[in-house]
Formats: sequence, C-alpha cells, structure tokens
Amino acid sequence: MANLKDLAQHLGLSQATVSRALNDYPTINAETKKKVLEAANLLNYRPNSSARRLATGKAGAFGLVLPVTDNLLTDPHFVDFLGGFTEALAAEDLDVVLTASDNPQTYKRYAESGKVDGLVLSNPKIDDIRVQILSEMQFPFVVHGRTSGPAQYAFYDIDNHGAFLTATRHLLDLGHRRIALLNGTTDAMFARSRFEGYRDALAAHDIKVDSALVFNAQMTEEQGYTHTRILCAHDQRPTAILCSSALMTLGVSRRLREEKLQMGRDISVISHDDGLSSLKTENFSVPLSVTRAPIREAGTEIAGMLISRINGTAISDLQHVRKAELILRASTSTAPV
Amino acid sequence: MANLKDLAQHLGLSQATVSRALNDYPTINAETKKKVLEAANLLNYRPNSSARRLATGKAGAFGLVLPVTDNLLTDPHFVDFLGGFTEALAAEDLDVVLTASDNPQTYKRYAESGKVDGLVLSNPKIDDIRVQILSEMQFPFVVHGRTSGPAQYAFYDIDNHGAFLTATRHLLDLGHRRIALLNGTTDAMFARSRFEGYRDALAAHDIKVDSALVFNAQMTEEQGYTHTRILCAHDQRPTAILCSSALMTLGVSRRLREEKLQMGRDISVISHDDGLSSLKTENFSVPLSVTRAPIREAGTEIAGMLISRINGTAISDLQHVRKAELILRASTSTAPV
DNA sequence: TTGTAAGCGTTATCAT
DNA sequence: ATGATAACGCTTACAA
Repeated sequence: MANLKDLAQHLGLSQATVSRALNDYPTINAETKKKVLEAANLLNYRPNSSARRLATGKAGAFGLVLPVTDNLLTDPHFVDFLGGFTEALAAEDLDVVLTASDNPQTYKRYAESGKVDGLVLSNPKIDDIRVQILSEMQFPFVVHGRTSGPAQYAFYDIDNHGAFLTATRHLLDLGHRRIALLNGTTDAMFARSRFEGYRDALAAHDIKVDSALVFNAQMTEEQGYTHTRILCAHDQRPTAILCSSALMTLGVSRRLREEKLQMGRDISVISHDDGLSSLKTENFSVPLSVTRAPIREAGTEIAGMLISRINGTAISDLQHVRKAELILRASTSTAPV
Repeated sequence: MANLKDLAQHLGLSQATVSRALNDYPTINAETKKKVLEAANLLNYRPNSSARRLATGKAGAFGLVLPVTDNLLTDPHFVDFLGGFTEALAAEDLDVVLTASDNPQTYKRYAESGKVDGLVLSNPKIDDIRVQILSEMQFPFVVHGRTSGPAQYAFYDIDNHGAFLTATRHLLDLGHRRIALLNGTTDAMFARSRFEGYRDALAAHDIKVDSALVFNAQMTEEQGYTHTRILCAHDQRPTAILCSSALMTLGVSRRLREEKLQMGRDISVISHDDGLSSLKTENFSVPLSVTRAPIREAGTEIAGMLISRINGTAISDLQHVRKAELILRASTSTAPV
C-alpha cells in the first residue's frame, strides 16, 4: 500500500505539498491539487490514521465506556442511543471507540491514552465520580443525563421531572388517587428526577407518597411483571401505574392480563417511551399513553455537542434539556368510582 | 502529562530501557523494572496509543461496521452481540471501533486506514461482496454467520439449518401439517438456511412448501403481528408457526391474542431464541418453545477468533458452527384434530 | 543489561 | 505555491 512518500516520489513533489493538497490547504495550486488527487486514487493511497493522529494530536474518535454492571450492554435503550450517535459521527468521518469496564479510573486512563478526543458519559449516577474525574482533567465530555446539584459540565438530558409531573398530574385530573410508580434503580439520577416529578404532582393535591406504591428496579420485562404482581396483591391496589420504561411496561402488561385487568379500563398506565424502534408503544395490545422522548435523538445531539465542545464551545452553551411530550392513547382513562 | 522521554529523564535511563521495562521484556533487570514501574505510577505516565500504534503497526482494536440500512443499529440482537464482543476484548485490553456505513467500500478503506487490526462482518448476505473484498486484501476478519457456498473464510455461525429442521420435525411429529414460517428477509443467509431446514423436514413427510405460509420480513414486533394477521385470515389457517426471532414472536403473540387463539392449545409456536437478556422467551404469557443459541456467545467467541486469526491461526481452524438446542415449553402441543 | 539511533507516516514550521 | 526539515511519542535493531 502506498504511503505519502511513495505518492510524493511518484509525483515528483514534496511530501509537504502532497499532504497539503490532500488536506485542502488554501495555498495550493489547483492544477497540482488535481494531479495529486488523481495519483492518490491511482496508487490507492490511504492515509495512515495512527501517523496522522500522532502528528495532529487528534484521535478522530469519541469514546463510550460501557459500564458492564449496569447491564448497559444488554439494554435495548443503549443500542438506540448508539445508533444515533454513531451515525451522526460517521457523517463527520469520526469513529466511535467502545470499551467495557466498571472502573471509574478507566475513564481517566482512556482519556489520557489519546485514543479518543472526547467521551460520552452514560447512565450518570446521582453523585457521579466520573464527572469529577473528567472535569478535573479538563477532558472534553458530554453527559447523557445529569447528576444532582448544579451542572458545571456539558450535558443532554430530557426533562424527567417535568415529564413525570405532567403524567402524574394527568392521572390526578382523571380522578386517580392511588398511583404507583415503577422506576429505575435508586442510584440513577433520572429515576430520582422522575420520582420528584411524581411526588410534586401528588403534593399539589395534598397526597403523600405511599412507599408501598413506589418501586425501584432494573427496567426489564421481568421486573415489570414482578412488581405489578405485588401491586395487584395489595388490599387497595392502585388504579394507575406510572412506568419508567416501555420494556418494563411489557411486563406490567403481561401481569395485568393474568390479573384479568384491562389496561385503560380497569387500570390506567402511562409509560415512559424512549422511542425504541424495536418496541413501539403504539403497538401494545392496548396502545400506551406515554411520555415520549426518543433516545436516539440524544445520540445524535450528543455527537454534535461533543464536536462543538472540542471546537471550543463553552460548557454553558452545551447544556440541553429536552421536553418529553405526553401522548395519550388507550391505556389511560378516568379512575373507576 | 508525562511521556516516555520525561520518564526516562526522571529516572536517568534511556527511553529504550524504560520502554522495555514497561513492556515486560525478558532482558530487563528486576530492580530497574521495579523503579520504572514506580516512577511511571508517580508521574502518571500513560503511553500514547497513536505513537505506539505507529511504531508497532498494530492498532489494538477491532472494528465493526454498522450497516445502517439493515437496522442493525436498532436491532436488539446487535446489542447482545456487542456486549459479548466488547467484554471479551476489554479483557485483553483491546478496543472496539464502530463505524456506520452502507458502502461495502467502507470496509476496504477502513481496513487500510490502520485503525483496526481486524473486522467483524455482521449480517452476511447470501452472496456477500464484503467477504470477497476483505479476502482479496488478506485482511483478518471473522464473519458472524455464513454466505452461501463453501466458506474460505473464518466464521462463527449457528446451525440454522439443523435448528429449523429439528423444530419443523418436532411439529410434524406432533401431527401438524400446515406449518407457517415467519422468517428474516430473503437476502440474509441465515434466513435461507432456516428455510431450507424447514423445507427439508417437510419434504421428509412428502409435504411441499406452501408459499402462502412462508413470509420473509424484518424481524420486528410489527411484522410478526401483521403476518400473523394475514396467516389467520387464511381459509385454512396454519396449526403451527415457526418464527425466526423472539421479537417478532412478540407480535405473533399479540395478534393471536386478538384472534382469541391460545398459543400451545389452538396453535403451536416455536420461536428462535437468541438469548436476548432483555426479552426472555420463558417469560412470554405462554412460555415459548424455542430453538436456542445465545447471540452474546457469538460475540465472545468471535472476539477470541479474531485474536487467534491475527496471531496466525489458519482459517480452516476458525470455522465454528454452534448447534442450537430445541427447548420445549408451553407454546407447542399436538395438532388439533 | 542498557544505550544509541533509526524508523513508523503524518503534519507543521520556516524558508524560499 | 512549494520544499526541507523538524516534530509527534513510541518501538526495535544494532551496539556496547
């Protein structure tokens, strides 16, 4: 395979000129440029990316660390995010580098290795040490989500609080008073925000949170099933369920069927909908009422934000909160009297 | 951040010695090595991977091109594969580089860029030009699946033919004669193999394939639903359905419920089960009978194969076919009389 | 066992 | 507009 040197020799030009021609430098002769491009094509020249990286100090790639323990590697939400992210970067000729690890220090090593120009931080915990580590290093990163407290970092998040506030309020307006919440694990910031939205809506109606109606768990089908079974075994079962993920709602739905409870008639359900292409909430047996914010969009947006960040955009200009829409379908109705 | 030079100066040693100490060369003094390691730790030294790559000619990463058109980016099968793959490589300190593209030529450019030491080829078509391109380049790659004809390349595949032969045979043994097949798209090799297994089992009972009972489609919930509706609208609806994916079977299940047909009583269903952690076939309302082969395992195996390949293992020693197991649960029973 | 020095294939600086 | 030449940070003969 031809390298720069070969190409330069073949053309009778210096490597510098060839390099310039290839990289669209302004001061290059149009004629020369044309010849170089032709020769490059002819000799099947491909720039060696390691050499280029070494010379420029840029990696041309962004990184993603997959926290193994979080089951991110098996989470359908993740693949949708990754799709948006990778596609957006491919358009700019940037790669995505994946690494699996549980260790927060991996982020540090990773950032320092020069393998990537920036990182995405997925699944932020309420108080996430990774944010601190990367901030101190001054390494470019964008958080998908937020941690608690004021954010001194770039992030893209959805309005979890607002989404669940609105959803809960809607159920209250329909007359529901015993509303259950099936949420993500307690360490996840998004789960806390959603809980607070839920709590605040109830508080406005002078209803206290009943801890027997709130569950935190992995958002799997199984967990949805299990907790719905528990909920239905209550003396006074809830008349409505809020659920943090469509996958989990699949399990809710399965259990309700077994309980002979019809969604949208006997019991109302609002699910959060990440817009997963493999699991559409409008296709549930009873089409779901949802709070919707496509996670794929987050991937696309964060790709752009990361690029902006390394190009010098200030952190304060890279803090996006996306509203979720409440979409009402057949799974909600007025509370039974 | 400290580099080799700094470290060497700090220690009063040559860069060469430091490099050797860091890379476990045999000829290094134990004492020296210890000092180097300590200093490296103290100065927070991280080798620059671009430089190392340039010097060694190895990328320390394997690549995966995501064919956008195939919806691989939204396919839950993919995330499970990726999980196994990335985790296995992380254990060897290797990265995964992702790129999105539809163009077969991307593979060539990618391979030649030096960004990766090897590639995984996902979703092989019946006659896949990518296999040819990479073979001609003599670039290390492993196919997840197979193409038609004799395989001159490294691959890991499951025994699709055998799985569907066995499944179909089992349904025939239960007395079923009108058996439908909901399969992947016709361009996918795995879909052809499964079809042939199905066809061969039927042939052994002198049954010809009824084209009205065979569908090829994207393996989504929606498609499962739609085609089951069509199947049930037949004058003589099938008494059994074979389905190529659990996700699709979700749609089958939804439609059967609407048709008031109970799985395992009114109609038998066998699904293929890729062992997706987010969608367990034992958790369906009616636990599914399946042909099972975890796709995550493929990720793990292929990671190992790729490593072997670049270490010189012959292609002929890197051609693995994994049997799928037939697991019988509640969704199958004898044909109604 | 360690040091010297020549690459690896680019880009970037400084001349011309 | 182009050419020399020095980085970039590491590995690896070859010497010592």
